[in-house]
Amino acid sequence: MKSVSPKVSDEHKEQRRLQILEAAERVFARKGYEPATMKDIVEEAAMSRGWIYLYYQTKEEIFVAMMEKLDQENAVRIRQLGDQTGSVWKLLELWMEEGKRELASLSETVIPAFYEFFLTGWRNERRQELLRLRYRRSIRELTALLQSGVDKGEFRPTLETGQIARIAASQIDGIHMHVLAVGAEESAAAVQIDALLAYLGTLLGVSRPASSSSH
Amino acid sequence: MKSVSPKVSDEHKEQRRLQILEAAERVFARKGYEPATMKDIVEEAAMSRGWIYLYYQTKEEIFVAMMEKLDQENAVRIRQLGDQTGSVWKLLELWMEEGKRELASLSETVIPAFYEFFLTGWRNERRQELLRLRYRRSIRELTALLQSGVDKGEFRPTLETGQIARIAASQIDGIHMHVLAVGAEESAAAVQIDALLAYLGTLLGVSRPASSSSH
DNA sequence: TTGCAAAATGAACCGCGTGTCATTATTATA
DNA sequence: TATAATAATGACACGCGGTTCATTTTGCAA
Repeated sequence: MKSVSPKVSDEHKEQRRLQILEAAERVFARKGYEPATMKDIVEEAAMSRGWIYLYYQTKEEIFVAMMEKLDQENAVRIRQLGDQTGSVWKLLELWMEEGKRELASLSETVIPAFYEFFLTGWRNERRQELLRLRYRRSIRELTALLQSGVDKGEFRPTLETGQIARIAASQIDGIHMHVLAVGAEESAAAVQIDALLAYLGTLLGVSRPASSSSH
Repeated sequence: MKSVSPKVSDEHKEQRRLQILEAAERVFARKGYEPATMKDIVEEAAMSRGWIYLYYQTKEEIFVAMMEKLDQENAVRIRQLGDQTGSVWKLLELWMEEGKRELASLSETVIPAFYEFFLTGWRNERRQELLRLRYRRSIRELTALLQSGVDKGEFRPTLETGQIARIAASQIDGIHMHVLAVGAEESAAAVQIDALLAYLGTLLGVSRPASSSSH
């Protein structure tokens, strides 16, 4: 007794999930994590109240799924950026430039919701585990990138590459926080990123003078 | 027709407020901002449900009052620290050392609640104003401190002191965030603070070699 | 001791978000 | 066209935190 009627069940199911995650991204970007409700997401996705529970049980589940999706997309983008240049230092310059460009619209992305999600949830067992995983992955990837520069002879670091990665990561998160707090202008975020790049140049001991980032 | 009965109204009123704020500090340190409820605070303060509204209307009001109280206490402590030494650089060293010592217990203080309060509330008009005021004040004070070192001839900065203050502030907030995320060990927070001190030494162009912070 | 106003209480109400479930709509097959 | 399984709906009940307010308790003065 196979189904007597259903025409869609396989690809459509995935389609639905995508629909939910895309709606969720818009909602979380607009309202942040805590203030967003299942109702908001349901309405944004043009679904009905109960239907969404067939796919995701809680807001948290949706958020985590959305994060994974965005992480994958991000990984692709980073790899493309890496393909544009053979020099690790040049890649860092490009990355920082991109970071500066994104500052202005930071508050309209899901990034604030990310910070909110973890900062309000670090007492929660599940989230702490997730947070630790994400931290380790990002530090591992950044360390690997820096180390590849060392191996290629581009850098002569004065500090372990893992430490340098940690410093860069915390500085960037701090700058982001201050941008959210008072805006990119008042926090002088662009200047801070330029300073960070110069600082990284020192810590890494870049062999050749950094190409000026004028463009 | 003066009161026919009240024996306490003036100092006791202030006493009550203190009682509430101290209870609130314990609650916010234990649970963070959002998860804490008026009920928690009322119970911690050994008051009854409705009574607290005679003093504070909302949780937010209590939190802000508590912040102001802690800020005042903090200002006193910083001034004391400044009195211990005539050198601005030495003061920075002491401050960083103190910061390192506080890392271990960071998650048991109200500091996480501070971050939470602002990170979840930066879309709110009132909080944004408060946040901007606090940001400006802290940057102003730190800039003034650094500038006093310049004026005394201790420093020959390569960057505006205001910029250096902003960099230090965002780096410290970033380190704090990562400590809350994965702990002081995994984020190598102590090493990061040492590196920040050295970085500040470079940016400020300290005239004499920094005294090693061994003690 | 009595009266009265202020202090203090906590039951009850309100608004809101969540999650369920009885009901309705859709669609492919017989 | 009939029918049955599945897709989809949205009204409703529940829990929770915030807030109010009628009531009780307290303590001083008359």
